[in-house]
Amino acid sequence: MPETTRRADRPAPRYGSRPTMKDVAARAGVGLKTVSRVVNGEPGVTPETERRVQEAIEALGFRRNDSARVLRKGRTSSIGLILEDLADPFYGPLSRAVEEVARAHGALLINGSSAEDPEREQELALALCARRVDGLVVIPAGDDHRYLEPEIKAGVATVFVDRPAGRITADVVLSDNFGGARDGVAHLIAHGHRRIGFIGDMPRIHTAAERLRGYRAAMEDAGIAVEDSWMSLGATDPERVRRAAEAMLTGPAPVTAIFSANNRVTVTVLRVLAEQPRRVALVGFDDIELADLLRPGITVVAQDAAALGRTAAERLFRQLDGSLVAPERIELPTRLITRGSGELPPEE
Amino acid sequence: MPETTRRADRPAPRYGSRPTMKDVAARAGVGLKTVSRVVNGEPGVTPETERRVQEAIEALGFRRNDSARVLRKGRTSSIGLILEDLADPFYGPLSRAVEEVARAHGALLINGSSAEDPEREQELALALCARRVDGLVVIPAGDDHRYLEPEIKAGVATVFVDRPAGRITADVVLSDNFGGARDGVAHLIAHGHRRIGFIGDMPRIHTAAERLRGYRAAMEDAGIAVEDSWMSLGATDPERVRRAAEAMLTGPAPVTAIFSANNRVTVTVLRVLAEQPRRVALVGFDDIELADLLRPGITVVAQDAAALGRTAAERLFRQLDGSLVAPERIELPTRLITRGSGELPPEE
DNA sequence: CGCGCCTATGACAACGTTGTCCAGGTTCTA
DNA sequence: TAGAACCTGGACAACGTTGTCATAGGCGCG
Repeated sequence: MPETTRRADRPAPRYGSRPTMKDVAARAGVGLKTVSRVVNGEPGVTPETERRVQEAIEALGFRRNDSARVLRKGRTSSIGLILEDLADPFYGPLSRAVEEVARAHGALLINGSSAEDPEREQELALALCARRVDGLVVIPAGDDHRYLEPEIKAGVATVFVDRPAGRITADVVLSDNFGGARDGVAHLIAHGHRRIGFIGDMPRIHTAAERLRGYRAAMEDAGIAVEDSWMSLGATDPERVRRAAEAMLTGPAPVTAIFSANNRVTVTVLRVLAEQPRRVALVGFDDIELADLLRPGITVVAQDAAALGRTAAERLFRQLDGSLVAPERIELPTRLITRGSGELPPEE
Repeated sequence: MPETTRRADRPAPRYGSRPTMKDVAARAGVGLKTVSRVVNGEPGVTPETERRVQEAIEALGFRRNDSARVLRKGRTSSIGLILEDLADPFYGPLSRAVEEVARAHGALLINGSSAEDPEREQELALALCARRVDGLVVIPAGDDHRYLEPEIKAGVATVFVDRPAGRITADVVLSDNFGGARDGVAHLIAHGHRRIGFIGDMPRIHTAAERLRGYRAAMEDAGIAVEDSWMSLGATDPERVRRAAEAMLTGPAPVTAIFSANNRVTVTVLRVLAEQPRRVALVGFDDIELADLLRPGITVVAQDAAALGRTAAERLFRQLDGSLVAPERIELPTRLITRGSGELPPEE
């Protein structure tokens, strides 16, 4: 067995190199395929042979090279998640939920933050496709996803979350943004408010547009004519939100209540309201940690980020099972949680 | 050119298959390597040839298979991050910071949550190594990382964050948990407190142990004998923390101040304190969103999660550059932010 | 006792890419 | 004008794994 001997007598692998199945096979004095069988738990290996192989694996510190495996098998057992910003408390739980589902299916999760930049979203998505992720969960930043068409055709499972896909048909899991916002605003109206402000994100973002639509619907249902100065749509950086809030709280007919259309906006609005002499009612979209400990507690329209992620991921894996056919649009309900700030009466 | 013709006349690839460089080459009527050159922007291709290749790529929807590339090149341009729970607001920014650094180096980030389970941490780490990530940023759950030795030897760059590695030497980036806790507790003492409670995580977690050590040091510096009933160490689920807090707030000599040793604990302690008739001072480790809006504002010892992540990731890539030799232990300072809750006087 | 079948094992090709090396053609120089 | 230097492009092997198929024993049965 000169081949085996030569191999076994080799100097230790240099720093940076790794043993392969071939090395293990040589050391154990068996064939390459037998090692593969042991590593993959395939049947047809004598316990004695298996022991020898295991020993060699142990001794060499062998670890299967999944790149080669992927190349051969075509499946990577990994999925990609593209979201806006992992540092946003809304996306942490969502990401975690996706990860849990992936884990249950033996897959790893690759995260990417688009920073709300459509180009970066596309770049990320295509990079993930080049890695041959089995599927993609996308919280879209852009509104044109035709660039994904070849990928989807090639078999990359795709689910959009939080916002719908643009210009392609695909599975989508959303919160009921319209209904939630409408209920939240209606709640303010029910407590006597008529001059209600709306501060939201850029209208090109689907959730922002839907929530605005909900606001308008609630106002219309109550027969209230909305004034332009009550609405502010744009970036949600603290400076802009602060200016917007201050503007609608002053002037000839200031608002008596504000509907803030996402968690980042709510936080800034809270800071502004804390400085105001009069009590202004507030309902926020998205729940916020500690919202119950503030005085008054913050009334919110809560969406279940984890459920969004879980639902999307499960759907993704059902696509991969092949047990799914037509793309669907799933809408998860929101929940109004009253804690005080939304029940304050109007105060001039 | 019969070969080219045969290829080009093929039926459209079936669903799930993908064009390869070979297909592109056939369609463009050039050699395989020429396509590779175009795809990688290598020199030595006529503009005219390049145009033809680009056209074929476009027409076929070709995307390079990175698995094959990785197999050939040995580098995956991806790094792994293992943390405890992505849904924890402390880890979101940390993960995001790591991602930004990775992105700057053209690498993708694969996240995994260990759920504070050492086995799961190991399982994840080894799975990532099997994928041949170039490096690993680990927030350890376990205290024995010898399982990583072969990987590190094989060239996987490794940096530990937030908690040190166990039983191996490796780069570590930490917050000054000891100093931060000591300062926080000293702050309470400076405001007249002597019976100060400490509620922290399981002492097997390094940060928890260090913060406890800081508490003890501050108390000893002030000549205060600590009573066992003032300290609670264990899981940080709300139920346990609540019981612990309630216990130290009642009895013959209740504490007049509490030092809560992480963000999760702080949140629960706040809820308990809100129900108490008397004012109890509080300093928390970790900053908390909205801490400034509560009345009183919450005084905290803040650590910079993003800086931790950034520092660790930068160090990782310097390992990969080869510009690093000896493992180092880096400690980042914490910052005491006074907002009111830590400045309350003792109240019997 | 011989035949066929079953089991354990190994040889070999293939996955899609990149690095090496060589061939053929063009341009410049002596 | 011949030869050298250069430039473009392609053939081929290799990366480490898995699927296919072949082979060599061992065993039961007629």
